Amino acid sequence: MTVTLADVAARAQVSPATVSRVLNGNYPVAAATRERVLRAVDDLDYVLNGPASALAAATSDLVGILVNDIADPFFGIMAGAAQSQIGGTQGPGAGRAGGEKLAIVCNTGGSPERELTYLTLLQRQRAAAVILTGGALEDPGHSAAVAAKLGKLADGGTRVVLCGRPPLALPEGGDGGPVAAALTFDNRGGARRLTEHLLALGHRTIGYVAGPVERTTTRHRLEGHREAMAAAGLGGTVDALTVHGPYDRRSGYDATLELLRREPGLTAVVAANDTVALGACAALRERGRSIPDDVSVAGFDDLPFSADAMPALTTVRLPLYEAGARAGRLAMGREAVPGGVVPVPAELVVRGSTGVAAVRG
Amino acid sequence: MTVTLADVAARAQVSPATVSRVLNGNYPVAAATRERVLRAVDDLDYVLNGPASALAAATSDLVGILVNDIADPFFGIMAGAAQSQIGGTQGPGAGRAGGEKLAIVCNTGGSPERELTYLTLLQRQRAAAVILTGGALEDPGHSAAVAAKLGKLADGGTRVVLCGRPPLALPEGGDGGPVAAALTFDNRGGARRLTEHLLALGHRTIGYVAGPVERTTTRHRLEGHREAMAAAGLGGTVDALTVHGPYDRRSGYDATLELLRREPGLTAVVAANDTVALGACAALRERGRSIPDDVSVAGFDDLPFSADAMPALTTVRLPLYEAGARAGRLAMGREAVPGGVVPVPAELVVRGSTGVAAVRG
DNA sequence: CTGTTAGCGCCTTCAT
DNA sequence: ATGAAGGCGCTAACAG
Repeated sequence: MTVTLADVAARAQVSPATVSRVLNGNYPVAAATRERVLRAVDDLDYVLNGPASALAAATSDLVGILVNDIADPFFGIMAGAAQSQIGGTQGPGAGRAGGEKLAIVCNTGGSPERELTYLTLLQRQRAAAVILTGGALEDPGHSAAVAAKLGKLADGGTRVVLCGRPPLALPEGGDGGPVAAALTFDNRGGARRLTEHLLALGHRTIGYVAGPVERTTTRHRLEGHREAMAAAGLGGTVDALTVHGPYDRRSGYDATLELLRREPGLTAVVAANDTVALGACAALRERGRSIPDDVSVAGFDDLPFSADAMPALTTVRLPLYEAGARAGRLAMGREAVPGGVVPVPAELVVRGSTGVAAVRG
Repeated sequence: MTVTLADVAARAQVSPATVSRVLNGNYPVAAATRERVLRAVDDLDYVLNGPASALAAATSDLVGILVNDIADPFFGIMAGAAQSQIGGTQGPGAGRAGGEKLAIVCNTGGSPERELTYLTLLQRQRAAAVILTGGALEDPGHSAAVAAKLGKLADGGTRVVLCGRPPLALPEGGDGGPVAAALTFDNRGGARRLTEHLLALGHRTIGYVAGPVERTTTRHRLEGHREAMAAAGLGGTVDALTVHGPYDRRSGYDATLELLRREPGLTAVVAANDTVALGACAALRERGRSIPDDVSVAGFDDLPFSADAMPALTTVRLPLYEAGARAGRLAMGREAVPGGVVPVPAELVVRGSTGVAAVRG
């Protein structure tokens, strides 16, 4: 029924082992023989049986990429970049080449259970590598579970790469632990510079729309903001002007309305990310505040649409594509990092949505 | 070294066959025995070997989702919705449940070669199902290659579902062919209604920023536009005011500048999708045209950010989430479609970016 | 450079 | 309801 390696071998008049060797390309085979085998493969329309191959070789060509929200370009950009370094790139003849890997992205939706489930599924598939993107939940129990899982994955030969997620807090204070490499975004520094920018423009009453609680990204960005405010002697006002919510437009809208209620004299709103910032803009406009004349607004990430908002969003640029691509290379073992940790810079991008603080009436 | 089924069997004092049966749950096992086995699984921290299982059973639990651009929310939303119906949803205990599938999204980047490569990789993995999302390339050679590949996948037991891609043109005029189900978006009808809306507002000189050539989505949307224009006796002007480009912001920007050059008296621009429309807005503003007073702009898809643009975008809403979820269910075989084809409606959404045509000076 | 020989870990009839 | 045994298709030592 389905054609196997043996069929190809028979047609090419060689042994199955030889066919395997030309297909995997990691062993010398005479050019003429290879030629014959390849022709037989084409004639028979043979397709390698992945599971059988994975079983025998005890490794598979799957690379998992975990994302919190696949509908969010923040993750889409990183995942796409990583995938570009991993699979489907070989051009003609691909599909049987040796280095060919299958990058698969798994959407956890931010749910800790699903994150663990996917990790198990990937472990079950004996994945060659796993890339975890974006912030992590800061629940001790879950962190421990993830760390344990990653440890097992690593033991099984799976390379683990973190992209935009802080290195694991290892209880036993060892080396990098199971993680081959971690790309850490400078969320704290970026957030600090962003708020400093606002302070320099004269803002003193600054609202902060934070991300979901107990997430590393949320905490780091908030800490950066707090640092800047504290340095300006405004540390005491932060808590009262901070509202938490998910990383979506709706959250920015709702939270901004709430901030306006708490402090009508607000002259600036800093959002957890660009999407949230857009929601904030909508709320402000609805309340008759013009941007940036009455209220300045800033986001984070510098997603593609941010430059197109009206006015264009002041934000902090994270090189998501570059980071994702690097993570992909790291996962493929095509690059190594001595220390294990790669800092990814965050750059302040000033655009039209922020301006000098309005004079308080 | 790594714990296997046999280890679990030994610890539970049963035969490997029994362990396999409780794990797969598709065979009666005494409650007490099952209990014992499950405990052994936990004690030993056993994880099923996916490849071995797939090899023996000749099926795998992988479901592939092909997308053209993972960084585009259009695809992210569909993929996320499909994935929500497929895997990682079982909650606690998941990871060994029977119905558990691993949804993996593969990013083709719109490249035909990569599309084929991924299809081969999926075939190699003996995927349980494959979902192809978004428009297809209209190259005869490639279409035939894809159709052939899908036929082989179907022969191998893989369920094939199309979401937002027209049903395959089958040369042999058979039934649905290898495709289990096809969700087809009403791109043509939606585009027609959109242009009719503009015509009703008095617009006569309408520029069209189309998507990449030779793509079904591009063609259908353009045809809908052309239909409406023709019905208004304006069919002759379409070609001269149509510019093609990729589905990104930059394309909308460049194409709009080009349209303005060709016809400075333009009163409306219809874009291939919302992202492109944003680029068109940027170009218009840069040229001093206000929206919608001088020029109306419309998009397509109704992505989340469209409601937040300034002014909010008039567009055509496609129920992407619902369609993706349905595709996921279809792929899981949890739902069947008699005819094989499911039409997905497209709804005109009028917002602030379109208004009555400016009086020509 | 190529063939031979064993498994890889699991599922699945067949018995019992 | 459970056990025994064969084989899924491929790879990886070893020989030669």
